[in-house]
Amino acid sequence: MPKVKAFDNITEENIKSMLNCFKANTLTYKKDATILSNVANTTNVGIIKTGSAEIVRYNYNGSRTIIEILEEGDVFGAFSSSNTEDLYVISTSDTVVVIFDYSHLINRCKKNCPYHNQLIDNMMHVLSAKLKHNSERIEVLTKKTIREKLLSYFNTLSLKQISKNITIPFTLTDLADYLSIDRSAMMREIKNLNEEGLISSKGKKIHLYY
Amino acid sequence: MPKVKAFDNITEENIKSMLNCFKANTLTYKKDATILSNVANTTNVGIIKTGSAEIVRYNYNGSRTIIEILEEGDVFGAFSSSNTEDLYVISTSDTVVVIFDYSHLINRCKKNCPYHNQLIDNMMHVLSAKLKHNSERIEVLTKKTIREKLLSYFNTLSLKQISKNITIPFTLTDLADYLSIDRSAMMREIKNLNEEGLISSKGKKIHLYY
DNA sequence: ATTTTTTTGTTGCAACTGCAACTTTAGTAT
DNA sequence: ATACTAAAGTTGCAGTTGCAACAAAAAAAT
Repeated sequence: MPKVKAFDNITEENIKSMLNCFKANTLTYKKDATILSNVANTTNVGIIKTGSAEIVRYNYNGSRTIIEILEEGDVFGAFSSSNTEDLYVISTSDTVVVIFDYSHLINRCKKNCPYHNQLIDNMMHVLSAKLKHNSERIEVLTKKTIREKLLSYFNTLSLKQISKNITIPFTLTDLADYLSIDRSAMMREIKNLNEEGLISSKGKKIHLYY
Repeated sequence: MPKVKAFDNITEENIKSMLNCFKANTLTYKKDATILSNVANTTNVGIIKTGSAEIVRYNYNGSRTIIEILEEGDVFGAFSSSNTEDLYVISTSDTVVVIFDYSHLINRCKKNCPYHNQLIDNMMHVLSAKLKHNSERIEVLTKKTIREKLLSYFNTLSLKQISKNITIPFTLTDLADYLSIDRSAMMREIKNLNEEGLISSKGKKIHLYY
């Protein structure tokens, strides 16, 4: 399945007309800005037009957990976040997002815009891709040990990057927050994996021998 | 958002005609049967018509992890599972499922059946609900300690059951598999929570004091 | 009603992990 | 080029967790 984005196969003109119909706002954020807070209670849907962001939880002890990573074309907000916890959407680069109320998406408008069908088809693809991604995430998170989490994550990356030589797509500090493990304990385990010859790594560059 | 199921607002007759068009099979399984294996590589989409099931991973050491719980109207397979690991869909009660290839869903058929639109709308809702559920799951799994996982899970249940008196919807053994923690360690922590007065529980019945 | 199987509840112990507190290296900014 | 800041890399230690091996209770099967 090729990666489908929310606005694929819809002309710029139709996108404009649709966003107008949706009363959507296009907003620009600098790196490290808060795009959305209190995600749990929002009825807003956001789409990343350009840039990237992450959904994070700030833990009471000052640490943070990366709940999800958002890239171009990804959807966030009412449509896909749980209602239980207070999460934030933070830009990780300069980012342009489109935000509108989710009701516009699920209630086909009276004018019955033809491109609305296309949007919903796209949205189904986007949500489906997101689900796959979340499933992968759950698979990794359900691994019991740090070692298993790392090997499982590396393996997923290896499949995506189609190589035994992989590059972690963010800092190792972020990786620990993403796998929800202590950074120093993670570094220790990476060291062990190197010493035992399962991988050979330097920083974010890792070669898998398994 | 009310819970929408795949076939909502489509007449029995149209469902039949659509399933015919999709070359779908309706299959019946007894409790504990394998509905689908090698989920990672399937192009099949399944919908639970009646009954329930779970997506599980059997770990090399003989233990298992519950990746996802499926109920009536839920969708599984190509549309929502990761491609990285070998998972199984196992019925947890007598279950009827409809299975067809995912291509039928994403390519609107030539006849342009009116109910196909409705199905896709429904599907978007189902996927969205699934995403929310997965997000909740990720939130719980990213908690670092058993205590936090339990309290977070209980809290989610409390919101769903709209009460401080909650009932775990499956066995405690399954709960441990679902939270991906050791059962005996979980029991120990439940005991601690009781002794410290945060909860008062007997088996699956739990009262929350927090 | 009795047997069999599953689930719940416990505990000791070894291994793993988180935390704290650093040093070193790499990357940015002035 | 230099100063500053963020990330990577280390280590000791205490607390948490997984594992193994049970006993007791509950549920299911005959």
